[in-house]
This record gives sequence, structure tokens and C-alpha cells, in this order.
Amino acid sequence: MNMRDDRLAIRESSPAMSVRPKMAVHDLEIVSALRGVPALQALPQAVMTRLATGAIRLDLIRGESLFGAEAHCAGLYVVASGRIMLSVGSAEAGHKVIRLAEAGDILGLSATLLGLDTFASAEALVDSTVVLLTRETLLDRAARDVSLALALANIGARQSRNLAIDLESVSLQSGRERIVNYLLANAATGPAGPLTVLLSAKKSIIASRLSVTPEYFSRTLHELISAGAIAVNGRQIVILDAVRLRHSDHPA
Amino acid sequence: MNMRDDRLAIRESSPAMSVRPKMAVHDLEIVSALRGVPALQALPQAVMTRLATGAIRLDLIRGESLFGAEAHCAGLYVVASGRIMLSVGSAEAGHKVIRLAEAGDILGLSATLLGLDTFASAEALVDSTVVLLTRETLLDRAARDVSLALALANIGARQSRNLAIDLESVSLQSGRERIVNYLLANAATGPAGPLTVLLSAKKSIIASRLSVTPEYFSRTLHELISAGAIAVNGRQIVILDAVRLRHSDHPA
DNA sequence: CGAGCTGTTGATCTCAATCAATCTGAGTGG
DNA sequence: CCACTCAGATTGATTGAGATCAACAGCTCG
Repeated sequence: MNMRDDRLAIRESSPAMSVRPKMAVHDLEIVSALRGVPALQALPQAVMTRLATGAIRLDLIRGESLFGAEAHCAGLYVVASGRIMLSVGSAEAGHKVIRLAEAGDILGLSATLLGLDTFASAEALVDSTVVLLTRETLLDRAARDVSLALALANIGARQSRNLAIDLESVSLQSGRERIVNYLLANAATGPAGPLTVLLSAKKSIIASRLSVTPEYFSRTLHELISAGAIAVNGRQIVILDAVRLRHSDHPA
Repeated sequence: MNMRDDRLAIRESSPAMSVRPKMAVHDLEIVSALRGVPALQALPQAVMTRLATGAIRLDLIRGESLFGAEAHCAGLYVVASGRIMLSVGSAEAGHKVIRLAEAGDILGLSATLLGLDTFASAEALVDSTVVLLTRETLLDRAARDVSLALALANIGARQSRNLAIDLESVSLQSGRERIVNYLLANAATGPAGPLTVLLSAKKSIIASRLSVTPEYFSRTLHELISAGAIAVNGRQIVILDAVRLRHSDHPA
């Protein structure tokens, strides 16, 4: 059973068609990645298998770019593991992180469905694996299976809603409120007991995600520390007083 | 042929099932409204007809609310005519206009597909007609017709992209740039000859759409007038010097 | 003709960006 | 094992775009 060759990185440049003979294992990996997508979980096994056939696995190293902005989009990317940063903007206008995609998230949906160039650029923040469903494959399978087509619609709807939520927070909340809400929304009770947030990327990236500068993010965290609401240790933030934190959305 | 009763307003409260006997005419109107949606244009006639069956026509008067925020969403609303303002926010936090929907636009997609409450609220800015495809009808028809399911995915993708564009402009551009870009993007050469923008709503609403205050919008327009780039007469804005306007994105 | 919106203008304020030094700490090579 | 580096984070000083508050002007429509 040593077909472990399949686990080797297949870069974008190599279409991965060479592994066809060992497809069984290959496809199992792909299918399990696809099952990680909430919207695809309910798909019939047959549809899933057909979708996996022709899918391409890509392994990215930290810092590697998956696609640039205004670039041709090969198809739909399903994040199998790792973390991909989606950001918009240009060198002149600056950049803004619009999403941090993790396992089960999907990239390139609108470009793929609309047949347009990508709008954001995507870069791996840590070593990551993504599954590429080429536009042709995807449209072919979706045309055959209503359940898949509907799943795509659902993913689009979900993404729309999330973007609308972001747009609302940027427009209607202060930077401080966004930071506080982010902490509250991402807090989880870890094994250690206390309510904790583990930042999923460096602070400057989280700051951009929240539409504030790194400086302002830092200052605000330290104000929250002074207020006794949180404690910060690197990327780990412990919420000491959730009530106080919730009411810290106006300066001291 | 005087079945003009059909043209009477059918409010949300009356499910309109009473007009069933005259469906032929009713459905023709519905179909023509649906054909106004770019993503639905290519649908086979049969699918279109099936979709129209069970659709409900709603006539709204100026100022009337189609749905509120955090409300149950009856289904997909297709704007047949008029203009609907979609906005997010609350009384306390303020409001922000996220879209001005006109004929061919679609509202309530994400709420309908995800089975969630509405996120934004919708209000008619002028007397408007919309077609309601109830969630049940829509899901039923989409489950039967792949082309419809794919069309829904396309609409979702389009909305995502537009929201991402908005998010980018709010994050990366100055208020002045957004205003200038809005004027340039909405300029059309009218019959009168010169490049003209006709604001589709009162200035305060356009201002909110652009994420600036009415005061700032007004001031900026007047600065652009002083610069000789535009002339303003009520809701009509004539672009006198597109080149100068394009370069007016930094203060005088 | 006055009541009520919508828009304009003026004065002031403030949040958060920007600019500019440090500081810290995880690698890295010697 | 330690000095060096260099990116990331912090801290301080300053600035400014745009919001806010307030007053007023025009128009429209009863």
C-alpha cells in the first residue's frame, strides 16, 4: 500500500494528470477535503466522487501566492488545510485583507462563475493545501447535478452575507468597536479554562482585516489591558472580563 | 379584454392567489419582469413559465417598506420597476445604504437561500413593482431546473463581487475619491449632448451609499464646482471637464 | 404663507492615520 | 553560546480627513 508518492506536492505548473493511475487514493483525499466544506457536506456520494475526478491538489508553502489580483482564475479553490489570506487593493492604494480562509472555505467563486478575472489576491499564510476544481470541471458537474449547483448558490449567498456584515461594521462602527467585537466573536474556552482568542495571523494582518492600522490595533489592545479587560501574550489574548470588554467600546 | 383588475396593487398581506383564474395575463407580466434580470435572460422559456407560476406581484408606493432588517424573508424579490433602497444598520448605530436596486435587480437572495432572516431592510424610494418568488416556489423550481440553480449562483456571485468592490472603496479610497469615481462611473451622454449624471435618489441617500455624510457630499460637490469640473442643478450633475474631475481626487 | 423637508454653509472637534523612533524576540550564522 | 539581524510590535508626537453640531436658505405643497 505504499502509494505515498501521492502526498508529494503538486504545484500549479504540473496539471497532476500524471497521477491518474493511482486515482483511488488521490480522490479519497480530495473527497475528504470537499466534505470539509459545510455547503457540500450534504451532497450525494456519487456527485462528490464525480466532482473529485479531475480535481487538482495544490500544496503551497508559507508566503506562496495562490493567485494575484486581476488575474485569470483557473477555477474554484477549496481550502483543505492551512490558511489563505484574501486581500484587495494595489501597491499604490494599499492593501486590505478581506478574508482569512481556512479548511472548508472556498476561494474564487465569483471569478469562476462569472468568468471574470480575480478581484482579490490570495496568499498562503502558512503551508497550505487547496483543491482546485477547474472552471470547466465545475460547470460541467454543476450542469449535471442540481444539488451541486444549489450548493454553489448557497456558498455565494453565504459570502455575500459575510461581506455585507463587514461593510456594515466598517461603515457603522468605530475601530474600537470592531476590535472589541472581533475579540468577543472569536473567543473560545480553551482547555486552560479561561475565555481565549488565538489570533490566526500576525497582528498587522488582523488589523487590516478589521480595517485599522497596526498602530491603532496595538494601542487599543493596550488600552483594553489597562482597563483590565484582557491580557495579551503574543498572539494569545485572554479575556479577563467579558462584561467590561463589551462595554469598552468607547475610549477610557 | 378588460381584466385590468390585475393591475391593482396586491399587498404582501394578500397572497394574491385569488387571481389564479386570470393567470395567463398575470404570468405574462411576471415573465417579462423576470426577463429583465440579466442572469435569468438565458433561461429556457419552459423554466421561466414554471417560475412565473406561483410568483406574486407586489406594488409598493413611495416610502413603503418591503421588508425590515432581521425580519423573516418571504423569498426572492425581483424588482420589476421603480427603485428600492437596501440599507443596513439600526436606529442607534445609524443607517448605511448598501444598494439602490432598480428593474432587473434582485433582493433577499442570501436570506432566502440560507433560510435566515434578512440582514438589510428594503424600502421603495418611488412607486415600485416587485415580483416575489417565495422560498418554497424558488427552491422547488431550482431543484427541478439546473439552469435556474446556476442562475441563482451567478446572481450570488455578482452580488459578492459588488460588495467586495464596495468594501475595497470604503477601505482604500478617500471620501473624495469615492465621490469622484461615482460621478465618472455613472456619467452618461444624455440627449442634450454633455456628459451628465442624474442622481437616482436624494443627495443624502447617495451620500450614504458612498459612505460619507450629506454635509461632506455637499461640500465636495461645491469644491468640484469651484474647480470647474462639474455643474450641479438639483439632482442633475453635468461633467464639464472629465479630465480635471478625474484628477480632483485630492483636495484643492 | 408657514410648515417641513432637503440641502448648504460655517465652526469645531475627534478618531484614527501618519510619521518617526525604539523595542522585542525569533532565527541565523560564526 | 552569543552577537547580529530583521521583521514585527510598540510607543510617542503630530496631523488631518471627515464627522458633528448648529444655523440658515430654498423649495414645495398644503
